[in-house]
Amino acid sequence: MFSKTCEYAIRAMIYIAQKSKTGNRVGIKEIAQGIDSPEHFIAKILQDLGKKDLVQSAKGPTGGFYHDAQSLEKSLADVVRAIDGDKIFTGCGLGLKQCSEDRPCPIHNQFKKVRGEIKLMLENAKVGELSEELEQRLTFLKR
Amino acid sequence: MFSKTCEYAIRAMIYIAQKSKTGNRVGIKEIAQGIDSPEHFIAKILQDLGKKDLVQSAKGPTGGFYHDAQSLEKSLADVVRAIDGDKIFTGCGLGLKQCSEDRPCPIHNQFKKVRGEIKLMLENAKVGELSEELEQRLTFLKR
DNA sequence: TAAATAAAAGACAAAAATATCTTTTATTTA
DNA sequence: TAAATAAAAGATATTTTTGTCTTTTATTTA
Ligand code: FES
Ligand code: FES
Repeated sequence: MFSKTCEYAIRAMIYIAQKSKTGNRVGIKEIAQGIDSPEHFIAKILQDLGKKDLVQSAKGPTGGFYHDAQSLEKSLADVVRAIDGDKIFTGCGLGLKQCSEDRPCPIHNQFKKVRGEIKLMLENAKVGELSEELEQRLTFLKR
Repeated sequence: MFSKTCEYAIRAMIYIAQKSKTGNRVGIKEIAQGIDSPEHFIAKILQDLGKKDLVQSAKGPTGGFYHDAQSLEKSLADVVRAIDGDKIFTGCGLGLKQCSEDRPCPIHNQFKKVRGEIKLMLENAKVGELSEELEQRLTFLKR
């Protein structure tokens, strides 16, 4: 569904959200450990998300990653779009160069429907909210 | 959503179905042309599908690929499972090693739902049926 | 101001996915 | 039976994704 990069990105975003609710910044090592991802890999991803202003960071001692109010309001759709682009939201399920009503592929109608539901699901899932269920240990970011 | 390999596989299956309804076998070149895929790549894929008995083939002049009655009854779910495995049907949306009710990821419930709909969509889509809409030029396999 | 800390940046490596090219095998037909 | 045809098989190449390692830059604190 999503690229590995995107999966790590989402998990990291929610992890950081949980930690930064209590005003804490969180280092790359702890994040990697907390979401079970390669350390340097998630570091790159967070750099990228940082440039796109989906996460905040500070260098030096006491530094680390955190979320401001705006970032906490971001949806998973925002994260997915930033990493994987919008192929999943608008692309053809059978890989035709363009999804189109005029020249639909054999599963266009059905696919369009689930594609829309995925979009809705991701748009309604806010990073900040998801981190609350995490805090309550109702959900988890690694197995 | 699906790998390129899987997209080509599905498109080829439907293309072959259409052609083999009229008793024709169809060569790899025509298939590649008809679904806009690399010739040698789709050849490999079809070899694979052949071994798994999702498509039939014959060598030599008048040879080519075709579908028997059983293959026409195959669903896209069968094709996807043969190529991409069942990750899409049972895997965790955020890439946790296992999807589980006991230790769900933050989008488990919502994801589970759409995952189920994808499964249903693919199980209800039979290769033979899809090829009929193709025949009527209501749907297309390339842009 | 020097040392320690932590992210940013850049270079490199491995693995997987995608794509191409060549040779072999089976089958048909002239 | 020889030539032609078409898939099967095998080898190789390219690109993308994923992962690792090293150096640099910014910041804090002693
Ligand atoms: S054309 Fe394939 S999903 Fe719309
Ligand atoms: S645990 Fe992630 S989808 Fe079920």
